[in-house]
Amino acid sequence: MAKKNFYITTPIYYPSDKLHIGHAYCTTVADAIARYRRLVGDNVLFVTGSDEHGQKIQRKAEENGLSPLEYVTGIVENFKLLWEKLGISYDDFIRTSEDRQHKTVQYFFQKLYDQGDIYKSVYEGKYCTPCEAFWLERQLVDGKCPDCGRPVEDMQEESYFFRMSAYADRWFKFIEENPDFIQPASRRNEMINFVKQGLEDLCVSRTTFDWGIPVPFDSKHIIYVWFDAVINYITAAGFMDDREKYKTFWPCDIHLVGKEIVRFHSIIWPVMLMAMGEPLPKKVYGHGWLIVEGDKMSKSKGNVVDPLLLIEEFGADAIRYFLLREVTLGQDGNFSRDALINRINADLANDLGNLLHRSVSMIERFNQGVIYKAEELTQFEEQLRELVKETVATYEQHMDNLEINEALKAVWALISRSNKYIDETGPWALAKKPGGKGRLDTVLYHLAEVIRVVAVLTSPFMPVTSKKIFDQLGLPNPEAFVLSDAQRWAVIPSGTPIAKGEPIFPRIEIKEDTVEEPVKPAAKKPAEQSAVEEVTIDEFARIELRVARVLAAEKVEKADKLLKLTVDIGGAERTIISGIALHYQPEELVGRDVVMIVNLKEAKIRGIASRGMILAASDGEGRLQVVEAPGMAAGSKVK
RNA sequence: GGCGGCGUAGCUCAGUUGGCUAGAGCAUUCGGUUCAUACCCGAAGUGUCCGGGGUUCAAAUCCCUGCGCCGCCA
Repeated sequence: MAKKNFYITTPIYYPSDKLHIGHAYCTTVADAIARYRRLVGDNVLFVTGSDEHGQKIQRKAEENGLSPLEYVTGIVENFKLLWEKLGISYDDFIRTSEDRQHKTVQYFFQKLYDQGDIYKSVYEGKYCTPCEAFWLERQLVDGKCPDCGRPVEDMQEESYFFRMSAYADRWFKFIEENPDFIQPASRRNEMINFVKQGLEDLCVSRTTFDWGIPVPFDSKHIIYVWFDAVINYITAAGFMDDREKYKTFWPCDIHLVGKEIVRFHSIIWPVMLMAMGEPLPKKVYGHGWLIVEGDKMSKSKGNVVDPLLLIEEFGADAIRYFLLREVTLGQDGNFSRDALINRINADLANDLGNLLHRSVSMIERFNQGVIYKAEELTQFEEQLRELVKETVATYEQHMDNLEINEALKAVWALISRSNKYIDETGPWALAKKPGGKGRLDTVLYHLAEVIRVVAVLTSPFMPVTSKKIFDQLGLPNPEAFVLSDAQRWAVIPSGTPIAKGEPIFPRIEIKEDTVEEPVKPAAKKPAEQSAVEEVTIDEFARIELRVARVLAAEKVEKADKLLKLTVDIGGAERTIISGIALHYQPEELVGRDVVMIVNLKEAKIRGIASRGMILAASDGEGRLQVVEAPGMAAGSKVK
């Protein structure tokens, strides 16, 4: 049978900042799907990348004294590092700054211009000079810039426009003929609703910055973000430079995207392709967001979770498992440290890890470390084998429907059944029983086989773990895991020596309250801020926060981290000790208006009475910044 | 404001076209087991299915309404 070709993409991420757990989630899902398709035997192209152009990047690069490309390259290296640590098996990493992308975008632009789908006109809007940003009337807040709140002025800019309006009917027709194009269905309905209000032409060029792809025939115009970004998907498929590859992989099977960009992928991008006469992707899947401790993740809330730290602490496979098992694709999912540890302990350590460990232990102890094939069957073996068959079938069905967490559920039901099987058959009793050898071998063989099947099935989700399992079972690691191995039974040759190892997932012991560090109140890593108890507004009100002006600051002798501050809290002076000396020189604090807890119980630090504590934000990676309220009168209440 | 969705056990959620005694996992309690990572197996639960009306022999499920939360509206 000819191999099926399968092309899946993640969004290309914007390298203005570090990637957070949400990006890791999306890419992990894509990776799991890509690995599953390879497991099934498909010929897979899995592409991720970076969306490097735009004004924001240009400005950040300038701030750092770098060229945009230099600036962005450093960040992209970090992207790749994260993907490596997370075990992402991408086939291609496309950067929009690459030549192949420039060529493709300009080709698109030129062709659409030549056929009249792109035209030059005037973009009218409100312009915020400090932000260098255009806004539409309806985006303004009280008539002012929604970003900075400053006044805006009328502005006109010559721009190129893409004639989207001409394609609404064709888009509807396409959606009707391809009801599964946008998933989940709720997103589809939103998009239909959106287009029903009519499609406007889209502004696709800007003249306010130059870090980007120029309009081929009008170089003072830069092709604007979405237009130049989405084209990456077709560039990476070889549209310009490898027609053979293009024919193989385009149209794309799945664009996996966050729900916030479904519109660009399910309306603008298909319409662009229609205009170009190219085939449309088969599916746009909008996944949900990760909610952190009940809150949307955002920089301003300071609850951004760094996936690299998590990987270091728990291992990539555990993180991958959590994301894939806990979250239903298409819905928002909850991320919390407690839930993560709970999953690791319950599912990975207790169920799977312990199943493997107790099985190889018994093979070692009762059978001198050798797996023997035997067939003294009872109803228990029959039931177990029956469930194996069912599990592989349900697994396939769920994976084909992108119900990854359901597929995992099915595998874990099998793991559970296997633990029960041990109880039912009692190998330790068989080992003592005269004449029990045949039964014992049978049971241990069935255990080894089930675990082998489990390792194959979980390989798209936990590739490193699958290999570890094979190692411990004494099986050679295959070049690539294949699903047909899970569909076959009795693969392990009789006489296979196992190689028992350490438990593959150690239990995570939850530490009781970490020791208080009065000097470094804000030094907890964001990832450790889980399990925070809720407080009422009244409880919060007991903490009196005030603006304090720093009058004097000096280092505390024989202490690297401590500063002694004298502050004015509105008519009264206080002396406090603060553990911020590594981050601030004493003199740069003087005159600042900081936020302070004034009713903190007095503490003696290095012999000095400290009455109060100033607030500081820290990210667990060594950065720290005191919380300020510049210009507020000393003593102002903060709440 | 317009359109759409959601509200089920302490927690996270499943409940297909109305037909159960309303379920699963985790957490909790109790019992068993000793191969195993205080693990595994078994048992026990607990529910105004958001509130109030209505349709029906029958409503978590359909209709109306109130409350709360969420999404989309370039």
